[in-house]
Amino acid sequence: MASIRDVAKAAGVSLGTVSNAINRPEVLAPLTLRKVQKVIEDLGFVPNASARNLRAGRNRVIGLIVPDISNPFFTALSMGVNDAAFAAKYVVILCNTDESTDKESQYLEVLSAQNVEGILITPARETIRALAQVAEKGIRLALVDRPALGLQACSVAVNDSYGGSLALTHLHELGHRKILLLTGSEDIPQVADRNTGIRESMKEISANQLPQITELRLDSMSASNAYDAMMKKIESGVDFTGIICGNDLIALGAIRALREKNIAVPEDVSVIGYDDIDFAGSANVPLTSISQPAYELGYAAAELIISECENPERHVHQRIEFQPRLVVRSSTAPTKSHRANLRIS
Amino acid sequence: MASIRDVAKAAGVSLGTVSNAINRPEVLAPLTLRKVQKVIEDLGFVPNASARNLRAGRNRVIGLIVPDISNPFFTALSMGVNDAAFAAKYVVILCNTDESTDKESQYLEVLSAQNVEGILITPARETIRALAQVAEKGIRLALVDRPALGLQACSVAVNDSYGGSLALTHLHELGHRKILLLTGSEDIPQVADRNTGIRESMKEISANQLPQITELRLDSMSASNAYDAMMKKIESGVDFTGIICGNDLIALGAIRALREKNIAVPEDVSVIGYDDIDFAGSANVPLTSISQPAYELGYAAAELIISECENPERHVHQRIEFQPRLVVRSSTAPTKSHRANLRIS
DNA sequence: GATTCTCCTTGAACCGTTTTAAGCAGTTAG
DNA sequence: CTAACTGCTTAAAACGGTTCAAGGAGAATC
Repeated sequence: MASIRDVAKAAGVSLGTVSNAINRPEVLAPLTLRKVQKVIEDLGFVPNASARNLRAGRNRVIGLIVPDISNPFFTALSMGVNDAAFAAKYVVILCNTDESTDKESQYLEVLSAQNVEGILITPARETIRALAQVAEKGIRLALVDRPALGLQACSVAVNDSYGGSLALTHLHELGHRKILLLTGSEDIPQVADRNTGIRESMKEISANQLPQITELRLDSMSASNAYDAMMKKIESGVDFTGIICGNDLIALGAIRALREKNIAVPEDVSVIGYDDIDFAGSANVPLTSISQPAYELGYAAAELIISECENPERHVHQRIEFQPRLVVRSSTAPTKSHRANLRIS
Repeated sequence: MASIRDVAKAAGVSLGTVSNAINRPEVLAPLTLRKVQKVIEDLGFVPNASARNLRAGRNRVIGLIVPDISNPFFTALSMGVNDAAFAAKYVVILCNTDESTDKESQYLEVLSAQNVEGILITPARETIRALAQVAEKGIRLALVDRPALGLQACSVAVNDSYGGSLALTHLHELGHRKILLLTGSEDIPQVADRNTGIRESMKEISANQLPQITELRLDSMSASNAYDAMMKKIESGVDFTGIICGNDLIALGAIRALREKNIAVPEDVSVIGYDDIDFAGSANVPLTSISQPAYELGYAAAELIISECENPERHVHQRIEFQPRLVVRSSTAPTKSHRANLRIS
């Protein structure tokens, strides 16, 4: 592979001139510039990124650490990150932790050894300590899909508590008073926050209308897991008219179980998902869901960290919060008694 | 950030000794080794990857270029790549081209500027030329989900032609004689190969049983697009009893359209998908599909390129071909006349 | 004609590692 | 007692760029 020295020799100029031709073409005499560029072209010269980074302390690489890339939400998020990075001529190293904090800290180490300029992370748990350590080493951090509470860093998040509240309020307004909460472990911050939102909005409801909530925790938030759990639940009795699901995959799994047991959705039971993944609208029963701007989340986060890299001294940490949005489709409907009430009034 | 010099000074040894402590601990006196390791620990020293790479010519980074990471097939594939890389202490830069050959060649350039040790790519089209250019620059290449025809490189692929043949044979054996092919552009090599496989297996069928095939090309292989196309198709008449879809998302979209028009799946029309994505089994009508080992594909490809990086001189290019597998679920069934025939015989 | 200014170009230092030949102190062999 | 060897450690030379102070050649000013 050709080095900058080869180019200099072939063009009959000095090292520095070639470097200038690449990085600050405006300081060169047009003639020299063209001469050097031609040689670069002819030799197919590509500057060595390591050497460049070593000297300049920059390498246009950022890291992205997510708990589960196969979850469409994170896939969309990562596309946002990728696109923003691409636009700024950055490149992203994708790290998937399978929700393991072990892998998370290993990746954190690998990324810091790689000297990435910044790290975007959706922590699997509230592991502020490990993050603080990384931040101390001088690596720029930004949190995605989590607020940077107690951390000196940028963050881009969705108001999860509000999302939970949206879901509950929707079902409540449709007359549902017995609600099943089909969700993941409370260890997952997003899950915990949504539950908080649900509890909060319960306080706004007058006592005689207060819904009764049953919780069912899944250890993995997948469709098949939700299907199994739901089948069991139904067999032990259907004491609910509405289900709030931790994500859309859970909702789809639950709906399949319901249909198999001849429980109609939404006539007998309403189901609301979370995330509004691409496929939600094309499902057999188009899914009512809480939409999160996953792509925008990723895009904004990447822009934030890149701007910090480009302009460290002028940068001030920001917290961006997106609002989730209720998307009503066909999987939720008023309860029978509610419809009757409406007819009377 | 601490450098190797700081460590050397603090430990009272020379630069080289610290380097040896990191890379060849066995050459040091145990006492010295422990002393240096302690200082490294205390200072939280992490070797600078750029400097290391500059000197050693290696950086433990590989690139992965895929046409559409939001397609669950490629998500699974990329997880395989990531896991294999992680196991070998490599790191992967993920590039998503949105099926654009433009973006593809831009990413190729970026990756070569980043000096990655190898590139894993699923070319969007048959762009052997651009790839050959990259290979000439001395960057190791491997093709994923495509055979490396005419290219000096490793490849890991699935026998797409056989996959197409599996789908057709399955429907044919169930008695289907009028088949709709609902697929993407023939520009996509995988699509073209599967169609070839379908044509090939037609030759094996005796003339009086020869199915009649109608093709319907979608410009985007998404569920919603398939739904729209299918609605239109149904309105202009249902002259088929079986549908072979380009992927599972298309199949799900098609099934939704069919159900909406009160055409029962699989009683009236059988539908077969492709890819066997995670969700295929949990769909409302569990999908018959052609399963491709996406994760394994990625894992094998990463292992291949990493072994080439670790041992360039001893490496010989390989072509690995996985075989697709028919997974029969509930979306396909014998035609009515076929069932009648079976009853007679 | 000397001085200052501009505009380009150059040479050298430096970034943080790895690697290699050379050095040094003890040991063993002759 | 010298020579060869062993086992560690060290100093210095890369690796391929960026950057910056300094230099040189013309043009403009006095």
